[in-house]
Amino acid sequence: MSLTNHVKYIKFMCARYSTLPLNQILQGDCRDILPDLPDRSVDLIFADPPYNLQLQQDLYRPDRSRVEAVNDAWDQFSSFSEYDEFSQAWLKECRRVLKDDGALWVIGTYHNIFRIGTILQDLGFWILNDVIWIKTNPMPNFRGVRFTNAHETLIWAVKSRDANYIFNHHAMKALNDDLQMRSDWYIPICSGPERIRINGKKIHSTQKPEALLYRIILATTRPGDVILDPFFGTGTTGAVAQRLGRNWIGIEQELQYIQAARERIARVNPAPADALSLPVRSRKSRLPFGTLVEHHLIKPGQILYFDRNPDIRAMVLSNGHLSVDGWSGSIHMAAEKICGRPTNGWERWYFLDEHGNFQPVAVLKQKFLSGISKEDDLKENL
Amino acid sequence: MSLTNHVKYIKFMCARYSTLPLNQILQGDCRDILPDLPDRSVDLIFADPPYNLQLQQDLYRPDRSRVEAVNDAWDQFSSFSEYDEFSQAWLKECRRVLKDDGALWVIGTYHNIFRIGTILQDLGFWILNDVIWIKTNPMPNFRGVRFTNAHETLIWAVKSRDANYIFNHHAMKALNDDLQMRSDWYIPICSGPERIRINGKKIHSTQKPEALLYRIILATTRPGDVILDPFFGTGTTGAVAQRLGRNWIGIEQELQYIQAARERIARVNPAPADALSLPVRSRKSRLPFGTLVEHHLIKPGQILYFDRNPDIRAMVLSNGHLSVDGWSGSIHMAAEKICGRPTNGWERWYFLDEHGNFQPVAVLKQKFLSGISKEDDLKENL
DNA sequence: ATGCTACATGAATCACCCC
DNA sequence: GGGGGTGATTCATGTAGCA
Repeated sequence: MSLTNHVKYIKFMCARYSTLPLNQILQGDCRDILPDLPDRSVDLIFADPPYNLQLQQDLYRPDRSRVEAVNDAWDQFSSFSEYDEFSQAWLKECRRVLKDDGALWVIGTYHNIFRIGTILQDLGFWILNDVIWIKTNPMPNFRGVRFTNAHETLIWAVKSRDANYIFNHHAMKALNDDLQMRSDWYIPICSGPERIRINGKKIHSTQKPEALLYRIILATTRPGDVILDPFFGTGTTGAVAQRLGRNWIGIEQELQYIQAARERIARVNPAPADALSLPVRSRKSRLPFGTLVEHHLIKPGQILYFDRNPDIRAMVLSNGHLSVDGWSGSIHMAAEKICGRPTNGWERWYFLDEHGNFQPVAVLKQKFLSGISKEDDLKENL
Repeated sequence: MSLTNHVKYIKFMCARYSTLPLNQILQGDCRDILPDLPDRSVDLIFADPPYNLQLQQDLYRPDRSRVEAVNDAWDQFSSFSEYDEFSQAWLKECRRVLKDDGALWVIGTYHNIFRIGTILQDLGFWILNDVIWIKTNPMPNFRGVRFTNAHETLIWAVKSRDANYIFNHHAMKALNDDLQMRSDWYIPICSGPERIRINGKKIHSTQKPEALLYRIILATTRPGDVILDPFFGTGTTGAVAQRLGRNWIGIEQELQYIQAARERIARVNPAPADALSLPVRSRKSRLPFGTLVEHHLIKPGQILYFDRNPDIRAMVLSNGHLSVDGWSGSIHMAAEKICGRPTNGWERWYFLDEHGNFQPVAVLKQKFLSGISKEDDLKENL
């Protein structure tokens, strides 16, 4: 299919059927291509826009070799206001294309990230974190006139303050040896076999490491989600999305990058599904306290003690409420009434077991839930 | 001298003789006080302005204790544009007061730093570095809904691109074990005896650590220079300046902070300071197992064998946990589950290499750590 | 003195479903 | 759309108390 026909096909599919050109690279300036994508259609956007580096002259190392600079045509802007206009244009379209609960990541350096952050806030985006990619092996400052610029900044934002965004907290915690993941990420720059080269010469001046995208995608998407990258380059986003069982859409101007990206992604094998479906803590395992009463795990009239304190008592009513000094309500409300703020009643109310030991009522919930799963097992085995 | 007379004296000295009120705290809003200082008169400005945090509700730790919020009157702004106006006002005056070869540091978080950076650039400042203060002991994200906000951002800027600014490269290199100082700084938050308290209660909600100012002042001033802090607070800038033999000028509104700062600075001996006496931590070298998964050294879905036993298997999940018979957890927990006591998972779990031989996963860790320190990476890549 | 445990706390934009 | 009910969630460090 010719390029022109390809573009026509994409536009046709999107406009007519509101379907998305999944797992494809669309050629062109993202300011021209984004308008063809439907409203509220993608789950995540990762953007690595031009940094507006404003390098003035060649830079030489102490051994007098020349540093290959980022002076591609796509990184030339004549002024801040021109850069701002450009940024507003693509960010506005990203906002339209993003689902209301979707999220946006943008990466940059001090040359451009302050302008990006300000524009994001002015467009109504709500910043969740700024994350620092700390390079374990940055290029030193050869002339010794500044601090080694050893990091880049990522902004993670959603469309509004009340967006119900995805954050796979437990996956992040697991990835970090069971400690909460922080806003400082230690990742080497892209080099070695991962760096795409032709005849030993790197074809993209700012190729991002796959490890960076791995963490972003694992943290803020689910398998099957659609990830859009409006500055696709050599397709790091697509390669990692493919590996993690996510769908992707890339937008890129340069044919050379597109070809390299297509070859690269074609070589990626997705991970097996059972390695991707992570044990997500279910939010829907809610069990009303009254169910325990119905199933005789706790009896109407039984006495519960707050925080193992034998003097703070409540009586279980037949409807599953607790009665405290004439007042009655749920285990949570009763606990809140005593400690003065919202709290989890399952962990605050204790009963005396057959040995005379205090046990939180949560153990009864556990007992009940495991009993149910045994029943299910029984049914399945029949 | 009464307060009014004191202000009159300052204005008189500045206006008439162009002398500076050195080593003094001027009381008032810096937007009112700065205009009294002469043009091009100070060498360095350090500013820790309000962050515009916009906290909405109380926050509780999992142990149900309440987090003391930053809800001081000085951090209340009704909108971004009001915050921008405020920032433009004081930054514009700072630009006027700063010598042409002087420098400016501003600290902030994602709530405000993008706006500050944009305004700086729009006023003509030239950014030299953004520096990341990485907190070794930040407050966690108690609800597990974002990444731990473990850093703050500093911007180091000069008045124009051709300013002949101070950077004590060799002092910085010496301070960093003879390695070039990078843009990521590892410094604990201000606590313990350094934190100023009255009756055990901190008097300023956002007191900065002296180690941070120590590095800034050592890097970008000379002895005898004049350092201005328009948001002086409890005087960290003054205390460190005094210790390092620099002159300082503080501007602060709150009388309580001023009094604490005066007492604090009076206790400082301007002795030759010992850099190593400051609690500056080096970067951690801990490597989570998940990092190897992120870097594709081990793949989701891959099978590991316990103690080379082909019958005791685990599958690597995409989050870096191991899955064993439906259970999942870290390599260490998985190993403990099997052998019954705490153990080092790195040495107990084996994979099959390309020759079909068992190799402990520790060899991958070694491979990763040696790979990122390769010299050619340093030289070849931006 | 030393070691151990318990407790306090820090610039934090900190939930979500269902009626 | 608002309000009430249910329940998920933390790390490093300094200090106090006690054996």
